[in-house]
Amino acid sequence: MSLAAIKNIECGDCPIRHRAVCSRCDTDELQELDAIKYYRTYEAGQPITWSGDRMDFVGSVVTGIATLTQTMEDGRTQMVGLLLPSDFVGRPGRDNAAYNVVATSTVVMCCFRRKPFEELMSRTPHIAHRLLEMTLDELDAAREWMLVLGRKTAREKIASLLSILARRDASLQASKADGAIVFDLPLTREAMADYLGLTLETVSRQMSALKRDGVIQLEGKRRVTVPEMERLIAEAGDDSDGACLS
Amino acid sequence: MSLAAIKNIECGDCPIRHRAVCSRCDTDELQELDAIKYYRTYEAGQPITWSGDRMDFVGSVVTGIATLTQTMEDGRTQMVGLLLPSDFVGRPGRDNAAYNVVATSTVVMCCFRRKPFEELMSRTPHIAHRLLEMTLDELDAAREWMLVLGRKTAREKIASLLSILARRDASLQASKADGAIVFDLPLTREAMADYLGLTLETVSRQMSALKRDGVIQLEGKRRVTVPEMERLIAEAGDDSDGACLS
DNA sequence: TAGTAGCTTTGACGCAAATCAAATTGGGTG
DNA sequence: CACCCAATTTGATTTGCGTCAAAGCTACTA
Repeated sequence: MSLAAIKNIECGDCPIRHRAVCSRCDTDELQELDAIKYYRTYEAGQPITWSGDRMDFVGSVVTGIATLTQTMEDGRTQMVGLLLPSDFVGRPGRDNAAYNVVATSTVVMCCFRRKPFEELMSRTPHIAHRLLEMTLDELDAAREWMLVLGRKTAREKIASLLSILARRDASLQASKADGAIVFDLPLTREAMADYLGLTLETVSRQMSALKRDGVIQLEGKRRVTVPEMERLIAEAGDDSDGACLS
Repeated sequence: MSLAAIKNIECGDCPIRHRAVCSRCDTDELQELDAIKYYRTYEAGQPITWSGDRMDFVGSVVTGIATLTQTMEDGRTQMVGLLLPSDFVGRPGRDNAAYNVVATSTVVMCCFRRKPFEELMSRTPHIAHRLLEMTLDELDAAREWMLVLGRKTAREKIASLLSILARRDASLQASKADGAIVFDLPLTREAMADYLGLTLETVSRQMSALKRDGVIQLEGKRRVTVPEMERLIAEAGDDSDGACLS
């Protein structure tokens, strides 16, 4: 897939438009953005940024999935974000990456050189506004997730994650026959465990339990069918209506 | 304490200046802010906002401490933020509160009516910029906390919380003789438990254990002395250098 | 001064999830 | 096709934290 194709299929002239950062930019501003942007592809498993390293770009995911993780010295790791197409990476004004960002599938990033981006942002109020909205959404998602990490049981944690992934796929692909939702897990059991603050064995056991109880069906390891979304949401502990993660 | 006193002592002409949201505002803009702001006092235990309720202001804490919590239907609650003086409350563009915000001590808030504030913000780029920075800081704090909730042991959780509180007090009050830091816990054992994803009994037990092991000293229930900050940080699991919470 | 109520501590016990260990599956490769 | 390796599942055992229960502090009130 050529970058031109990506541009046309995924992004229009400005990939960041995924979440409309520059949907209100005028032609001049778009040209400025184009002048400082470039595409980069990362293979599955490859790091995009490493915590502490210098980071001279910001950008957004065009295709693929990446994870945001924090680690302790002894190796314990906690995922703190799941980056899907259109999600923003990097922090304007910050020189060094604060997290490990790793591609879990082949990822195409649309990057902007950081300094010129910051400068453009300071001249272009609606970019800052949009970035503020996106950041507030991420903050809500992070806080929602704190409830999952701090107070839910293993089964509820799994159901919460599946519920979020199912909801996302349902809205994206509308791949539902009657009321059932089918989607592919974008994460290994270990990555799920890192997200949920569990061990991979516990994740596996709870997946088996949900399958045994008919809440989900599994074809192979990755393809999940949710016959009744309501049932899954109930298993998740039914906190409000489940904010999206990001 | 009169509001005039608060203005002079705590805020200058614009209380939000605590975190310099409008430090770059010109005189006209400050006057506009003054025109839409008001002070309000909440007693300990009193709710400031309730999740789902309409919220027609944003604002910042001037004095006192408030907590941000999420709850499940069965009553399980998770604290997702601790609001200290200068912290911002509310989300521009959102009609209904997403969290329960409760005063844990007497709290004075400086509020701005939401609609005019949003309108002012859209005309005043540096307010949006500052708000973006503050939100990014909160997001970092939330993600740091996800590691605590997901991967740390009870003892490490307590040490992490104490370490953050001690660090904050150390920078605020410089109340250290030689290397020791002394501060008052602003939270009950139950509130600590809600923050850490533990029960209050476990919090109590771990506090006792840290005391027994000489990591901390306690006078009464609330006053804590940390003889060696390094030791406490080591107990916390020593992830990087401990980001601030907010 | 005694009484009460909220917060805190401590103890005994049980359970959910971690740990340790092995077996099974399945996709990719020579 | 047979092999290999990584991912996953399943089982046995341990353990950290939750649950239930009771008692101790401290501050406030009558």
